[in-house]
Amino acid sequence: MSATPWVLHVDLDQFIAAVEVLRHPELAGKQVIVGGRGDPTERAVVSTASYEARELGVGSGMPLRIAARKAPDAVILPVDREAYDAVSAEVMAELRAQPGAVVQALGWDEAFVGVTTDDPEGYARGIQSAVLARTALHCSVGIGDTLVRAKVATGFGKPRGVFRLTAANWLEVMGHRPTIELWGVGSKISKRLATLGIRTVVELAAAEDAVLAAEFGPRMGPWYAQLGRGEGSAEVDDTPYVPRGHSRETTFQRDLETRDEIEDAARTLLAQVLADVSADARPVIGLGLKVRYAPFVTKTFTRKIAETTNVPAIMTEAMALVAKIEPDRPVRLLGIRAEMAIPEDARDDHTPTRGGW
DNA sequence: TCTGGGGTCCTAGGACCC
DNA sequence: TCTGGGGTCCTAGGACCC
Repeated sequence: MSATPWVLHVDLDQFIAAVEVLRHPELAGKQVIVGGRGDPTERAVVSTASYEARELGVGSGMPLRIAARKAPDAVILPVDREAYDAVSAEVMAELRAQPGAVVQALGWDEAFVGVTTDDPEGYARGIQSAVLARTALHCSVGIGDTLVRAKVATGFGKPRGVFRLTAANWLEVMGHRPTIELWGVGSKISKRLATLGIRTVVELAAAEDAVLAAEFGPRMGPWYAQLGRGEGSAEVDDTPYVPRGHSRETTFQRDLETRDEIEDAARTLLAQVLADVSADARPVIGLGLKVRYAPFVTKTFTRKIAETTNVPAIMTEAMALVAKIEPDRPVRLLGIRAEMAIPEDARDDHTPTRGGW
């Protein structure tokens, strides 16, 4: 038996809720909801609900006030990013300490691990016990011969399990399932695929590139066919993450009505964004503004600017975007984004990605 | 009492140039 | 008169992920 390269995908089980239970052991087994500032009368959504709360129909993304109505006895906690950051760093450090591991973090609670071994299941079990010993958290591990297969495999391992998905069993396991179960296919794309008569993974796998390209464009079309086959990159990339930009957005508890209020809010957001940008020590090359007028109309404006680190200059450009906001229309959400110059050697090419890899 | 906040990349269409 | 063809850049918006 010779050693083979494998992609492992490690996913912490119920990460946010699990961290909160570690800090508050008395919450174990109770209905726990984490979201916003922990105040169900505010405009906010659920980040995570414990299994006990999920049984009452509470799920992530749900408005907090509706969640509180469904689970009136639940403990509602505020989101504590710093706490999750700290635990996440411990998890990632433990993964990097595994023998031969190449680690690519995908967020707080997920990572790809590349490793060459003749026993990927044994290696995966080793990861699980090492993470548990260091952080008292459980995780599931997907094993694959591509990134996509490893990522999808994890779902079959949850909770606390290991599952292997390769070219040998991909269609057997995934072929009959709806396309929305693929990583990178959401509700909109799955519906558009259905109008082409493509409803299952095996149908997508057999679809012609030309048909998909006509519907989704020259890059996304063929990429979806690849997804259907579970194919694509098998390379775990551990080069340091270089952010393309920083943004801040806020939903106001009371809609903003006046020009002054809106401009003040924009200046505050921009100052926060520029603090993040300056921490990266890179110039700004573009700005974006997102505005949601009550209740559901969202507009975006973007503006390319001459590369600069000059704060007053950036402020002037940002205010030119703010001027596009329609007057006399209540503003419920405001977001500001700064695009940063990317170092030449950090510029990657192609492989459409969806938030992370 | 309707909808967080932080990201990534792709596409279409218009402006502009030769 | 009537309106080519190719290319790049920019903006607005869409879709998805954690």
